[in-house]
Amino acid sequence: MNIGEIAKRAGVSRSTVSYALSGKRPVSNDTREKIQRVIDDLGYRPNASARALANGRTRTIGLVFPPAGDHYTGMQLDFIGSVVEAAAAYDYDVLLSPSGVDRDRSFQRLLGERRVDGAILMEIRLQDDRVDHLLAAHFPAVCIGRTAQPERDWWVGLDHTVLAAACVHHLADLGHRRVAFVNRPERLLRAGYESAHRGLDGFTKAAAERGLTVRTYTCGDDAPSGQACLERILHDDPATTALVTLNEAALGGLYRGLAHAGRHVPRDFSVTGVVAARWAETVTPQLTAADVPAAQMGRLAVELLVERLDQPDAPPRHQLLAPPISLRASTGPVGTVAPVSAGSDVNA
Amino acid sequence: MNIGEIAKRAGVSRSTVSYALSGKRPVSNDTREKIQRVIDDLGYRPNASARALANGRTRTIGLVFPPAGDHYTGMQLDFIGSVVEAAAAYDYDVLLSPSGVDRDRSFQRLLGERRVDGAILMEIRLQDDRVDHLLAAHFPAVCIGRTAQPERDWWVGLDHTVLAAACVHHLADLGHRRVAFVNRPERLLRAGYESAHRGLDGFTKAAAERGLTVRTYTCGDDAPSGQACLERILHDDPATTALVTLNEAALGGLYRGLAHAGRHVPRDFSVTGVVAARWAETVTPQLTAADVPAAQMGRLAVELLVERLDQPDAPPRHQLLAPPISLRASTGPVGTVAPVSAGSDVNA
DNA sequence: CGGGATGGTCGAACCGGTTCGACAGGGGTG
DNA sequence: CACCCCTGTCGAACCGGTTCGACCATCCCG
Repeated sequence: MNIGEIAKRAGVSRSTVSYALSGKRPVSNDTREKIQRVIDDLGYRPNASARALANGRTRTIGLVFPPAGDHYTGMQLDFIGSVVEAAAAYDYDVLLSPSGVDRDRSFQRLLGERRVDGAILMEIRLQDDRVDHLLAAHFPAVCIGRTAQPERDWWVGLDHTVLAAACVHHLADLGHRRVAFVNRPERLLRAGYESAHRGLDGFTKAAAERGLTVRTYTCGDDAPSGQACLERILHDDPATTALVTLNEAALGGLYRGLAHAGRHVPRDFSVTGVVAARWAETVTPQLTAADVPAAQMGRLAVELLVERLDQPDAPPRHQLLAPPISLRASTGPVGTVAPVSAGSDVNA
Repeated sequence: MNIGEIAKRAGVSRSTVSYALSGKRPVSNDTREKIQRVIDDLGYRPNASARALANGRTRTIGLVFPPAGDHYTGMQLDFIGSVVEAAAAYDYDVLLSPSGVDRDRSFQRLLGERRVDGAILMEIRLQDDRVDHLLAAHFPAVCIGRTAQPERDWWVGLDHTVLAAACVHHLADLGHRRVAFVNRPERLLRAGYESAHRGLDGFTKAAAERGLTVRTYTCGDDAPSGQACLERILHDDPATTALVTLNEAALGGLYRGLAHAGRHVPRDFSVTGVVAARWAETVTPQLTAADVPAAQMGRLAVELLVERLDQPDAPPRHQLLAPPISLRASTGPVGTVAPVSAGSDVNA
């Protein structure tokens, strides 16, 4: 069922069918209706590859996955979902590209083979060769996150510096003096992940400003690592009374570590950080945190990309978000007495 | 940089370049090397749309998203990640299609416009018109989950009946007599979600077999709903001592509800269910559960689909998995005394 | 009433690959 | 030596759309 078939049955030429469909040239009512009837009868839909070949637009955007690869956090899930939905609203499909496995190969697929009109990158690093590469190739891309040269690029990002600082101030206001910072995994920090770096930065500076005693940690993206990390924290400085985490996936483990150590949240120990709302609400007590507006960010990224695709030479645009801290139940004033060493409510 | 350009610079015809690349006809070593040099110099990559148009294969598979839409569970994330990676290994891209928003439209995009060679469907319902539709169209598809007529289709699925029954037996063996079942949301059950139905079935039958007193509930896919659900459970029958859940996203809320009610897990109350390992490990105490092998299922689905694409007329194949229960820390023998009405460790 | 817009349609070229048939030349076989 | 087969290459057709230029009617305006 190709356009030629439709043309034949409607008794017109192929170009007339095309114009009837696209509206790029006038077509009389009679013929348009005749064509439409045939199309409806046969359930005809124009072939996407042929169309893409002819006009150079695939109406597909590439969503480039984390270079991390081994697994995904809940935040990433929210990004993916919102990007897909926003793209659908603009009549774009989304092609997933795992930049983790074999970056060059999948980039070649996306760009070299022209599978997509533009790309959205996740998990940006401060020095990100993927971004440099796309920039050099003048390929339309939007980052979720900022590189170290944010002016060059199109992006939507979270102000992790401000967010981490806000967490520090919140804790300092509650009287906490010894605070730990739980970052993403060592490997990602080394690789230059922007959220990990800027978050650490914001934390460190704000803590210095408030004269806090701090220790910073990296922690694997899973619950067992979180638990282990918490044990290290209390081992290194048992007088720690609060922590700030950027590590969503470790959150459950951190809580477990606290429970095992007999520290009650928030009575003996306060926890806060930067986490998507959905995950902040799954732990008990619910996490007081700067909620990552993942859905909004995905939508914004698509909007920027579509805008860029529509006018290829527009100057870079960006959007920096800094959501406020949502007060829930995991932080409180520092206790006046030293924390008890073990609660009654601990598992064996 | 198209194939004609390469041909010109290498001093051969376009078809020779094509054959040098595909190997479908012999090409002399000399010319092959000459061509390869030009290709390397120019960084040429064949255009995917043109190729797809010419040979009818897009080398893309569609991943059809839940009809549920409003948000995604962790299990789905694992499916997506593993499907993308497995597909990459077979040199396929993955196109995401939100069947939730406007099912017909996105199906038309995938199938009618020939954007993909085949599809993987998630969140199958017992009567699933998407599956019927694909079957009628002879479109190569593989389901993650089973319809009510599993013989017709290609699928990889979890034996929720057996899994739910295993949970019941596990609890019964520990002496529990009054058990609640926490299912996916009402809406999904009504829509005929297979996991919800077969899970409920397995639970009910096994409970009858063991002579247990049970109540079954549906519960929204989020923590607050889980908490509310647990309150209902204890309100309806305060003597309940255990629950089985299929609802991963509600898990955190169920735990919170228990904590608020002063029921200690697993001393006063046992919790088990069917949940992906990663999420079973984030709660404290860690959940004893039948671990959903999401990564393996995604990989298997891709393998089946690739097989089906390679030989279009093969008879349906399927794979039914029933992972064993992983013993962690959330279940235990039923207490000999009635549970205390409130603990000392509850938040205000 | 002549001439220039305007509306409506067609044929042909093009996008960038793949593939088929044809053919030239060399080597082996009867 | 005639024949055939195989290797290596080319030109042309094709996949299914879009778009440009040309053409013929009308219609409006001066």
